[in-house]
Amino acid sequence: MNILELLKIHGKETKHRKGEHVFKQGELSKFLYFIHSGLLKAYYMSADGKEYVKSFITAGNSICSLTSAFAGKDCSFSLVCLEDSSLTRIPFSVLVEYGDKFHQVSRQVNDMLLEFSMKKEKREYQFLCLSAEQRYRVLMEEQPEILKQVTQIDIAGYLGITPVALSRIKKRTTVG
Amino acid sequence: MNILELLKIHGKETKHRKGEHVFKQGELSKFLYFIHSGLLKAYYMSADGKEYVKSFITAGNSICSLTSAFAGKDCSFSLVCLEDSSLTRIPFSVLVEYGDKFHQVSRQVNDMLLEFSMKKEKREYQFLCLSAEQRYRVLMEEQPEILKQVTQIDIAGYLGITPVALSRIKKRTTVG
DNA sequence: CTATCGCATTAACTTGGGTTAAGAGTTGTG
DNA sequence: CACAACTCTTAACCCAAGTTAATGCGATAG
Repeated sequence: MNILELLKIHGKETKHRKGEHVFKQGELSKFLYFIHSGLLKAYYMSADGKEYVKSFITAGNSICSLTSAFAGKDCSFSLVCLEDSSLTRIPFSVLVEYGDKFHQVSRQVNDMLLEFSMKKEKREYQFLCLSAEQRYRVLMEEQPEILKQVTQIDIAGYLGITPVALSRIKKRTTVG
Repeated sequence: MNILELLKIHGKETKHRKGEHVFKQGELSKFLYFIHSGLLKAYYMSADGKEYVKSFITAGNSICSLTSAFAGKDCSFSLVCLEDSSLTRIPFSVLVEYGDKFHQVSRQVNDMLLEFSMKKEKREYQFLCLSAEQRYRVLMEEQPEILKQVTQIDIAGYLGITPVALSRIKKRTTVG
């Protein structure tokens, strides 16, 4: 038994149009989502209505709200489709349950968590050690496709700055 | 078999004086460290000699360099003792090996990774959505002991600002 | 075709943080 | 004790980014 087989048995495929939410901040969502196609945005919304982009999720990747799926609390962020998208979701509890019975499932969950942890650590590093301009350069090098698919509003939200500041950075970096 | 027992068999206890490094950026360190007593600092050093504090590690917690222990690369950060400290280290490979044989070990590793992931996600949130001043307030509320034990230089390094900026924030928040 | 809406750019002004440097405690050590 | 090393604060100045607002440019709807 492995995760691929679990997905066939317990997974449910869903399709979403551009603009649709998969889940919203404040709700519960005890699923792990695998993205087959499309593009999604995970984002926080502050009390005063400002949006902060946690991550973009592309085909081949997965996402879940750990605080909801694992810790049982409300989702701290929302997940919305920036393009028409196709996903398969599986209850987190199924992974836990089968993880107890089958080594390989447990091992695969472990690997996913390790990958996830390293990704988060990398982003932490970028916020801690790099300037907004440096973060933009890294994004340009590592995920140039994202820059083409997404508005500057969302890119700015991902970098932790305003669209105005991003426009200035672009001007600086292309001219300079 | 569980991690506590594994620590008794394969763990090695070490004591370190204030100022000593447990491992340094650029080295390999394929261990997971459990802190019994003391206080440690994980930090990045940039090419131009600037220090950025990744985290403070207190008694009862654990730390490892995922990129070194799991991915086999060099450590991207250093680990140094801010106080005399006592740790137990265990090779990451032992956890992997026994994780394959014993469910409970695998489950415990899973739980540790989940805790770690949620911690990182929280820090990501703070950098993305909060100002330096707000991050300082959160630190004051959630880990007031740290503020007493650590220099402002390190606090500032943890918040992603300079000691001068931290001093200004303190003035603003105590007067205002 | 035109009106509207959302996106990107630019300007003007404000603000928070970086940089440098000086001065006032503290701590530690010979 | 005296000196050195370090920490913290404060001031002065600079720059990056936030804010607000105006403009131009598609795309889409009517």
